[in-house]
Amino acid sequence: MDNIVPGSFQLMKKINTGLIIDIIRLKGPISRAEIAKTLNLTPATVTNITAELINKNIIVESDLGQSTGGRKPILLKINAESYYIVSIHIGSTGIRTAILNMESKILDKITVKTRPETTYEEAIKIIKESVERLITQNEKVKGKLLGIGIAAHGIVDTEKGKIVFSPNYGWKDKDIRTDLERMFDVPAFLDRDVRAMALSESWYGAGKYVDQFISVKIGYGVGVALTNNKQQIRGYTDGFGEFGHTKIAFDGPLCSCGNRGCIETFSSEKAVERYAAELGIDADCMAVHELSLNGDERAITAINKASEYLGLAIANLINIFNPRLIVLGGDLIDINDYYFNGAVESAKKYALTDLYKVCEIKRAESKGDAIIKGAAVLVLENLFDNI
Amino acid sequence: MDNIVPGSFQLMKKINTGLIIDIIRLKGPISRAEIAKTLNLTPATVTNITAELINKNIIVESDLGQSTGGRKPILLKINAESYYIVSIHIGSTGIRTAILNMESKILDKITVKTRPETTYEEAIKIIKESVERLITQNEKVKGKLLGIGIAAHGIVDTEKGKIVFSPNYGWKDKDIRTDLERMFDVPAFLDRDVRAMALSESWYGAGKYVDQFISVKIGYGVGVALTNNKQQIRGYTDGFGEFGHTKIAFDGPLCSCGNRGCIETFSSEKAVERYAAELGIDADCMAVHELSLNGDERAITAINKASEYLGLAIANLINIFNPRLIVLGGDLIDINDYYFNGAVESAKKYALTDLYKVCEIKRAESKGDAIIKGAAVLVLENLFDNI
DNA sequence: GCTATGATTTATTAAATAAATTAACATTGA
DNA sequence: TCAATGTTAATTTATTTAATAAATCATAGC
Repeated sequence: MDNIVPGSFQLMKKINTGLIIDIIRLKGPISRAEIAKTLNLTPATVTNITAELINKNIIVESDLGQSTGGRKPILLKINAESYYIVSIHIGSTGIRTAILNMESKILDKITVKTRPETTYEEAIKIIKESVERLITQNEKVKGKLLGIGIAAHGIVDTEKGKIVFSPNYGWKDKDIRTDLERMFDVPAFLDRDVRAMALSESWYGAGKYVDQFISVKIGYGVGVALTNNKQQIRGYTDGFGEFGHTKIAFDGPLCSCGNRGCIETFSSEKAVERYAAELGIDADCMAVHELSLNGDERAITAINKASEYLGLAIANLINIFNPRLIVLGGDLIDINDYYFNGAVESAKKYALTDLYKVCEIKRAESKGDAIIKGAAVLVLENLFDNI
Repeated sequence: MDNIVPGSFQLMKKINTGLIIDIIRLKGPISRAEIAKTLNLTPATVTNITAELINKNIIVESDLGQSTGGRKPILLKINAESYYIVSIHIGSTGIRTAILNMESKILDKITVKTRPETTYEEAIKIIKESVERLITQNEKVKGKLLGIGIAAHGIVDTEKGKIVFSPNYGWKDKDIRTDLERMFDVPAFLDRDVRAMALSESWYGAGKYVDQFISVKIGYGVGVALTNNKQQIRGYTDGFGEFGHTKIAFDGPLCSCGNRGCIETFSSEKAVERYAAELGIDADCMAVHELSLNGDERAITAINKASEYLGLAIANLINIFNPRLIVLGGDLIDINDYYFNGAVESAKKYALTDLYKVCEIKRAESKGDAIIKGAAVLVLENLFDNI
């Protein structure tokens, strides 16, 4: 309840500027007249605000639109190449680094595999080399770097920009924001992977025109995000979404959290590997996926089993949140139909009918790139919020 | 994404008016100068807005405060007796009707028992007679009725003001808002019981100074509400919070929803009755409660068992939402310590430690009156939103 | 009397709306 | 074919709203 922002002229302008940027992002190229109509603003106000945005290089005038019996509309769009963003995804099996433009289009990217033993210092070195190579390979980026967006799995402290705990590598309390800001001399922003995914869907994917939706990221863990009016719901200590540790059984395999019955142990990629192992397949998740594609019955059974539980977990989300949309993301979900379809079917079975039938369940639109694009949005969000 | 409200002078004023009313509600009696300081508004703005509110009879000048070396501050407070509100709670075992003032203080109330066979028409008759008696008994209310707030269990359509489905009575699609508006010729507002409870806590209880909190109402069913910046999160079709039908087991007793494993079947008052029956006690929940107070071991065991599962369910909420506060309400929670304490203990056991330790779990402050007070807030909210 | 605090008044300012104006077209009819 | 007319888009100018800033009035303590 601190930081009270009362109504003021600045707030008024900020609201309208935000709305105008949003509509240009979502529906651009678009004319000033149409902006005015859809936002219930006067043409004069739109002219004034767009003039400032053009001045600040955020948007540009592009082509002329079709006339419908009068002057041709001048279409406005985001100035995609005014600045560039470096985006980093620290996943459990690799670090992906990319350069994106202002529309979060990926210009170039590098993926480096990691091992569970990879230290934080090694990871920083990987990032440094990747970014330097990307900048060298893309001349036009030089001197036009707007900022760095970082998405990491595990627990992060968004405000302080620290990785609190990274389960796959065992890193604790790493001040990655400061490290990268010093390295590249631009502002950096950190959030957890599932929230980056949610942001990407909210800005560019299925969540574009939806007030409220749920994102679920299934990897070795299972995390969720709730996006409400383009805002992430964060909880009290930034810990919203530890869905993988909610219980769907009174016993079960021991979870990393020390308890039993966690969703994570029944339905994650880790669970797929366990089920496969029980059936005699000693392989990682991607290998099980390959086998399932080749018709290996044991692999299919393992994946189906995990997807059944995942569906039950999704049903729980539907019953709690009554969402209009659930977006699923993660390596296996992205590419394996047994897993995705199985989960959807199972969700139908366990959710309340009235709530299930109004809820769309989709894959993340940009699939493997969703998180990297979302990390870029972390930077854009900050820019657009502070105009 | 319709109904876009751009920044405008009206919005600016509405924001500030809302902030000022809120602060007078929360911290009143309070002087204009202090309002200005806490809200970062200029004294002149506060003078202007408070003048209008005084003019509209929403607030009044009360006593003079202590001087700290200058002119004595004129304290402002809500005009508690300017209007009155009728509040109705349709619970599973009775209908409670009350008259409240503008501070949601209950002036008078009537409770009428119901049976599962009670028809909607009978219920409306009960309400009619109760309200008429309340008005007769409280002369000053005459002609000063602001509106009617209705809280009902089951599924409601807030926008249309309809009871969609009332599981305990079997009512379907009853247009209670229209019925009551015609009967008393004032506006009526409907919401589900747990949201009324959440509103009450948000305005007058533990949620007063908290940005975000969870409310859980345990009766024959289990519902939750998420309050975010004084706003209820409603989901897509107003169905947020069907927590009682989330699964915590792969089997279990058949639930009213047609599935097995629902929280409701393990931890609600209905579950307490079932566990008691299994131990040879054939009694309703309140009777089991009485027995437990008299030291009946079987009753205590039954309650403890339900509370253990309830705690697991609460742990799931903690893991998902990372709340700062969870408010528990419902007949048995209100009065039975085995149930409440057992649930808190069990939540500690099953929740992630980092998230549990920042979360307070409390009983609803106004206990049995929480819902009736919250129903009044439905009316107040509408008034304060439309000044 | 002086100084500090609370509340109000008056003047100013920011940023919206309203209305008029300019720009650039399409349509129509002689 | 092209001038007249009507439309739509964008901008300019005047006005309005509701904020802030600064001065003033009202009380108080010392």
